[in-house]
Amino acid sequence: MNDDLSELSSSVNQESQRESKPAGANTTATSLTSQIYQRIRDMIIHGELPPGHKLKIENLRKSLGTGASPIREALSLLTSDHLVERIDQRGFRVSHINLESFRELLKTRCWLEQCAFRESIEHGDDEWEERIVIAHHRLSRAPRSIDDNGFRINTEWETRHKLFHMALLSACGSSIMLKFCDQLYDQNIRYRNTAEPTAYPKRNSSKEHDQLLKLALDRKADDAVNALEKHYIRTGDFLSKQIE
Amino acid sequence: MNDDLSELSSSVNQESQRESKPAGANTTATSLTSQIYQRIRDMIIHGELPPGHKLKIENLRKSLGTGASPIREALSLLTSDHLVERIDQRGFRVSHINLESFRELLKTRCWLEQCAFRESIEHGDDEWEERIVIAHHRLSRAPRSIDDNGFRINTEWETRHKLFHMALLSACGSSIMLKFCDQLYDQNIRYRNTAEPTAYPKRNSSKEHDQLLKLALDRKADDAVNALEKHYIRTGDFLSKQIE
DNA sequence: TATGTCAAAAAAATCGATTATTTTTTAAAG
DNA sequence: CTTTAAAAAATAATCGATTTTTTTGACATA
Repeated sequence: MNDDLSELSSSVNQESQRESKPAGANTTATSLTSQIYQRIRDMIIHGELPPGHKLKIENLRKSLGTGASPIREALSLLTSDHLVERIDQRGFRVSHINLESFRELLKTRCWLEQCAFRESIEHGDDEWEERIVIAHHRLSRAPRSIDDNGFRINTEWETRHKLFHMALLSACGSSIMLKFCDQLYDQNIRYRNTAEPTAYPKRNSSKEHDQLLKLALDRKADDAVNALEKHYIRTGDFLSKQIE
Repeated sequence: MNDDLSELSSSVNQESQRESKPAGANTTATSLTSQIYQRIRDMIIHGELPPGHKLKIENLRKSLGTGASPIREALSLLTSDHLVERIDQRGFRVSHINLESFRELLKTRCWLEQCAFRESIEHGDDEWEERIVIAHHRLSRAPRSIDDNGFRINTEWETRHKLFHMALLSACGSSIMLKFCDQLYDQNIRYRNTAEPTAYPKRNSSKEHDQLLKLALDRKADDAVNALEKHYIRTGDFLSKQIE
């Protein structure tokens, strides 16, 4: 019963002390709240805190070694990302997931990203082209799994994959839109990590990435947008099966 | 210097006591945090708290008669709606506005609402048709101004106007999308209320609403979506001039 | 005038304890 | 047995005070 973050050894406090040591470097002074926010966020996205998990203030307080206020604040902040649900008078829990809302998420992502991608292709300048080229290159250099036998996702690949996709959209001309896409991307990752983190499609997604880059550079908006949709539908179908 | 919510007479605490009196009715038990959230939210949207205004915990504490925790929590929650900005170690303030981000907002709204409207028109069922008919009717019955001479916006009209627009989108099949549109709508209202709350276009927007309804019912997706865009661009141009 | 330093004041962040609400348990009644 | 009621335990929400960090302003230096 006394689980929660019990798996974590180090308290946030210790970390903050460690961070404030190297006086010279401009260590971005972060509040306790922000550290906790980041920490819980990662754990939810990586599936360490499963959907529906009750986030009890008292447990968190103990495992993180802090007072209640920064925890409540961090959880309130996490609400924005739809990673945490808050119900008046009965606290916080990790957002639930289900097949239907996954489908909805996928659909919405397609709509928004198609729109943003098209805008980017139509308005993107030289800088944008260079951004997507370099993002693609970096992605291509990271192995997808850190384990050659079984599948164990490489965090670095995850990061670069997201950066590549966001780069494709980055010239859409609306930071609001980008923020939405970013949010939806992270929610999607959570589904992926929650479902079945070991089994993974052998499908060669890098081919698809190559194609996306090419179509974007050639300014073939319609084709590019279609390719993007297919890219998502395919991974989506795979995940749908996993979820239920 | 000691401004903030000083204009408000009643403390939130008193209100909560009043609410908990009528034992029988299922008075939705709201936490202090939620009440404060709602209150500050309204004040920001209605332009009573101007963009950029510093939200000092101590001042809010005094004017609302509560402790610091629920206030910080409410402000953290408001962050989700992009109505409040939070900077580590230096507190909260009402989000800034400027012409550029207004344009961005308008553009993004058009994208999302056009998409959602089209989906609604293509997939909406009988229930949806009835929803938009009734929402339109209600809107048509509310006067836009409560003052016949000068212009003073009628809150009821505001509410119904939003309900009508959201109803048009309500069959799009994605609650995420609806949430985004809702958020963007409120942000837009804030611009409207901030800019120049008295002067207002004599343009007869009710004609445009009639047309939107008709096109939606006739399932003329392309025309409807175009009409919606024009509807927004027009009000947008007007506001742009006001803002700067 | 511009720039830098330091101490005082203000404000933000956090803590530990208290209060209110919900959930669980226990026990009595049907 | 199941349902209901009251008591106990657990948890959420809130408060008031303390600690940290940032901001301000007076004074000194170039």
